[in-house]
Amino acid sequence: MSINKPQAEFLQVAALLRAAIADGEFPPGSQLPSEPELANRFGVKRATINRALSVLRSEGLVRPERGRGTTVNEIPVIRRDTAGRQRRETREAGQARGAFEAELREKGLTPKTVVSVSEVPAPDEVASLLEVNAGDTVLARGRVMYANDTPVQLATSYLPLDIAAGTALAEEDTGPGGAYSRLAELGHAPAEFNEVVRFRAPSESEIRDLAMDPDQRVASIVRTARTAEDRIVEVNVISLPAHQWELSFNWSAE
Amino acid sequence: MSINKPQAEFLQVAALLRAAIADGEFPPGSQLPSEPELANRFGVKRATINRALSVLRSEGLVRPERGRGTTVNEIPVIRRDTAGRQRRETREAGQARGAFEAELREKGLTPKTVVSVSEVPAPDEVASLLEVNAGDTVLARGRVMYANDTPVQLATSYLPLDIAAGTALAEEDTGPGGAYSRLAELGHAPAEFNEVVRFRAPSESEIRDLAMDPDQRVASIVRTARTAEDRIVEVNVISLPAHQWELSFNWSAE
DNA sequence: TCTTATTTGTTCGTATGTATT
DNA sequence: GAATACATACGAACAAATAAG
Repeated sequence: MSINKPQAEFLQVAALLRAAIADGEFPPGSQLPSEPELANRFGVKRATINRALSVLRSEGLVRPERGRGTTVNEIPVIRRDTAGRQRRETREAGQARGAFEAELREKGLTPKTVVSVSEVPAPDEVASLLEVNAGDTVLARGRVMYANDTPVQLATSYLPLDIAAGTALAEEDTGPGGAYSRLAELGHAPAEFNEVVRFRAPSESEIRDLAMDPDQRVASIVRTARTAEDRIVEVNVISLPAHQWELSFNWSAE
Repeated sequence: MSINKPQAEFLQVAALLRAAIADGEFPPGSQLPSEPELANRFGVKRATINRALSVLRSEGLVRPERGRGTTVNEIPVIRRDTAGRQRRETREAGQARGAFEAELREKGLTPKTVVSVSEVPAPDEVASLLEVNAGDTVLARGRVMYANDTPVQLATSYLPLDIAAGTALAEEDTGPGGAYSRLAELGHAPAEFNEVVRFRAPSESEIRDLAMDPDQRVASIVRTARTAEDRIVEVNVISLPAHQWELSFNWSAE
């Protein structure tokens, strides 16, 4: 386990620690030795250990906390099935928000969702997709989703007021089948969906609400639901800590 | 432009530089001032500038090079349309590998693809998907794709030898419509596709072949093509520098 | 070709701050 | 309050790659 020169020491230490965690020397939930101890073990300065740990932290592998020590993370990777979740039978089988909860229970995690509904000025990108003026008021259905009390997903669904105001869509509980079933009843059934996934640094609010580190990354998904008449009736902006999700897509050759 | 306490200095400097680049003070392709100059401008030590630049580098925004200085990157975000690219009309309209080249030309970039075909032992994950024994020989069709001579994508398509050996699939040029048209002619037409996307640190070979930095991230895509008889006849492993791509997916409510 | 200056990458040693125990 | 642990910053030094002469 000696330190060679060709690669930077902090990268070699990061690799050794990553291997030690994978080998089970430091199982999920356990504490790593303190930085001074690790510095002694690898024969480097504490600053180098600190930098190596920041590499593992950015990968979501460990969670260092001031005064407490460094813990090996436990949350496994959660799979998100993209195209399956909007099918009517899927929505109705699992009650509302069934897709997310099923994904978590599949991994042995306990899901929790907190919903908040409000009217807000439309963000620029949302306004142009919904074809309203920038800053016009729209309905925002925000959700924060947790796995074992760890926040793992933020989602905000934006709907135009001329469709949603005064309907069940403005209630916290949209009822059986969820928002898409209500849209259908109102004569705006979504027919086509699109999702665009981008990968970027977390915003201030994402760092706070998802308990993320600035050098971790979020997968940002913008989903649009379009009617047969080609009107976008919903824009859903979703943020996921990228290291704890995998995204699955299915389609047929037609 | 003053430095407050609540956030770390290197994060504040990173934010200021990010804003300066967005404002056009440092346009794409231009050089940033040297680290000592920036240290003077912001009133911090060079080590702090170096760390701030490493933040921007991990986001793919700048490219510091020893001895040369720090350049603002030019490659824009490339969109990848997931479900559209396997449709027969799409494949045949653009010749083989049309999807990738169309994506790049749309952004004003010049595409280039280098293909290599060989027989290799199947990696574990590939072997289990193709239902061959671990280490069994399979056909590997590797591709490295470039935009303006910058590598932007690695892809390796694995095919079982009992299907592909001695056919056009083992040639560098698979002919009109590409590999999926050949599979169809051989009686193994793909009917269903699945892609799983994960975000992770780059491997050593990805750092080398994609000219990536260790603290950047790759989007790793594993695509499987399945026949109507439910046999997986191709596994395609794709690596993208995550910061320069966006993934788009379309589907209908059916 | 060789030398020198410039520029970024990394490490060391030290010090201080902040949160937790 | 004291001890422990991680976060950050400073100042210095050297290495490695490049550019200029």
